[in-house]
Amino acid sequence: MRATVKDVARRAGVSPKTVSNVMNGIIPVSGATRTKVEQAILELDYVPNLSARGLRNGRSGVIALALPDLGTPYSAEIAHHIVEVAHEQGWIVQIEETGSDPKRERELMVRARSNLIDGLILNPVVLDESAVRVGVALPPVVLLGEVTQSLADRVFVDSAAAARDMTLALAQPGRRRIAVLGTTQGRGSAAAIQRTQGYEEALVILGIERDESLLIPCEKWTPQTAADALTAYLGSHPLPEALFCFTDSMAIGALSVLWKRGLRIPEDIAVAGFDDIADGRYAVPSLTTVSFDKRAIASEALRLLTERMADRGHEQRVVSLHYSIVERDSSRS
Amino acid sequence: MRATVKDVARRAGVSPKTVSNVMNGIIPVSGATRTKVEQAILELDYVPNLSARGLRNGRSGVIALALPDLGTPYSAEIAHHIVEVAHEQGWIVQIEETGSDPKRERELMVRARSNLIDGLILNPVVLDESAVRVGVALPPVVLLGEVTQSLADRVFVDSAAAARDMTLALAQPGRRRIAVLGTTQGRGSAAAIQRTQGYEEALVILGIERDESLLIPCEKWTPQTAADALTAYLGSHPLPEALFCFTDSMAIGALSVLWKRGLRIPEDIAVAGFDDIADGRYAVPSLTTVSFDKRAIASEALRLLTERMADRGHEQRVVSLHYSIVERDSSRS
DNA sequence: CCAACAACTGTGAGCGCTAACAACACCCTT
DNA sequence: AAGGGTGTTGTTAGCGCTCACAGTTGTTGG
Repeated sequence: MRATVKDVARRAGVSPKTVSNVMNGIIPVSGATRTKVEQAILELDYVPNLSARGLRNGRSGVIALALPDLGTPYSAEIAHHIVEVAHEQGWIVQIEETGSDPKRERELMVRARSNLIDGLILNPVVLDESAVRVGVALPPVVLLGEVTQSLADRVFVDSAAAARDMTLALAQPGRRRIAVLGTTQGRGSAAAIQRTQGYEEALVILGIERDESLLIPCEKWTPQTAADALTAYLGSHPLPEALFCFTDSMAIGALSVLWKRGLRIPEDIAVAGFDDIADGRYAVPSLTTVSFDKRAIASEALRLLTERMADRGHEQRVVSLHYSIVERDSSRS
Repeated sequence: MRATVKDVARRAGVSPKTVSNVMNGIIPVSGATRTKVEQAILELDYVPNLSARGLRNGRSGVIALALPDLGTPYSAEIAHHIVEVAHEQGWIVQIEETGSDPKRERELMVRARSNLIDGLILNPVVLDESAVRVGVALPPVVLLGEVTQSLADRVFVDSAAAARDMTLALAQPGRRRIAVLGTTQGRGSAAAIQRTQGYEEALVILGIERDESLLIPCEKWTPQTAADALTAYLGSHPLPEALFCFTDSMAIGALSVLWKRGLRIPEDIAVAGFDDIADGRYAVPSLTTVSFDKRAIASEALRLLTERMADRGHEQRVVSLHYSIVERDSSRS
């Protein structure tokens, strides 16, 4: 049987509360007593039962992170940073994939209310359907990424502005036929909408007329779907001068297609992505992208979350992070 | 204040135990009572407190997954599948990065003993230093990947055999100067040792004399380090006919270097990787690799873990998974 | 009609921990 | 010498849940 506070207390000749005081270190304990207790803890190999502590304190020290798909490089990098930052601050991270399924977001909300997690960092996909709703008593939640409604604290990058700047950068050497890959039909993700919008803003600035045929739809943002969409597109359209993919993952799929067709990049067509995932740097050719500090996303998200946990009442907070256009070989002329 | 079993019981006009029976569904409850209780649960928006349940039951329904670095594509894919499979079976997954730091593996062991997690899936890196030791009372643990000692249940792919087969495949069209990228000096990871060994086995089979200068060391298996190592190597060595990288990530770094030097792949040099990560398919050119079923790894690991949790006493179990050599453009002549 | 049984529901206790409070020793002030 | 800190430790209680067991009903067969 595992040792409990009682056992430790008995062995150290003190009360259970004193053992607890030693463990938690808030209420002062004299040196001698502390030593005795620590000795007893070592001898009995005592480990506190966190379920019991959680029950008593109403807090578990665990936060949940929900991402659409952990397997994608972007999500993986975000998860990496969140886990790291959380660990530094003593939080344990529970992970959940929502697979863009609102049901699973809802499950998480329930779990948050079941005292198993103290807070939730959520990267929603389609928010209309999202479990995060006005009016419902939310656990402390921080949203990651582009979201149209303002339902909870939030950390994001101004996608529209970034897409605009990227389009402008691609147009720099006189390119005018700039295609985008990743637009969605109907109600798409907020990211798709904003990036499309930024692209269109840039066209206005550049005095280029909007050409519907340069919007290449791609609902799911994976290399596979991007490759398929681009292949289909090239079968029936002339080659654009530049291709702005709404994520690096899609750009990697696109590069693979273009290369197989023997096209030279960036001479025949410039390519850019969005997210600055690690692999983009080693793409062939290295990928021009919208870059931002993912570790900052993690630490800001955690900051907002802990502040929210400390004070449920305050105003909603929104943090916008800087981005930069990183030009690499895929667009450098 | 949140509703408790008591509140639900009062409202439904039954005892707390009956509510518990309805929730857990093991002890039969009559239809009428069940309906009343479910009604009350809905009305009060009752959510059970999992900390309390965990305290009472001694189990939390949470397992932990520990990986060296979540940000790498391989780890991310493994994590993805484990989270998915665990979710299907009703497990919650806590995630931890060990960053190859044995201290963090040890922390996890402690947490397992603190009743916060029921079991642990661990992908260790250097096991000599690992927290998993003989003699120590382990929580239910399943090890992922190559490991020399047999300390716990384990799921792995026979790296040595796979490396041997890959080397043989690369040698097929008469290539003889086959380099490997990723060997380590001194005590390296078990994976590095086994893959090197498999390569050397193949050389013996092929009747090719071992050439020390074809072993390109690279301690950390990332695209960056691989690119650096290969760049340095090519500065002072002639170009090999083939390059077998010990991971796909390294291969992607290597491809980037080779491409920048204007080398044609596979004509000038064939390249292969290991792990079959998603991006390898979209590498330029698409990457020949050792492939295996990562979802099977996940489900086997979970199976071993749940079996171990059910019966702590049984013999150690080891599951070896199939692999296959997938030839893509980077080696196809 | 009653015993015997099944099917269901209630009672009491306690999992391990820590908050609030009480108690005590000890020192310093007045 | 009494009063009032100050610092440390003990006592009591209960967080919300479910187990073991006891109790209650309904159902069947003799």
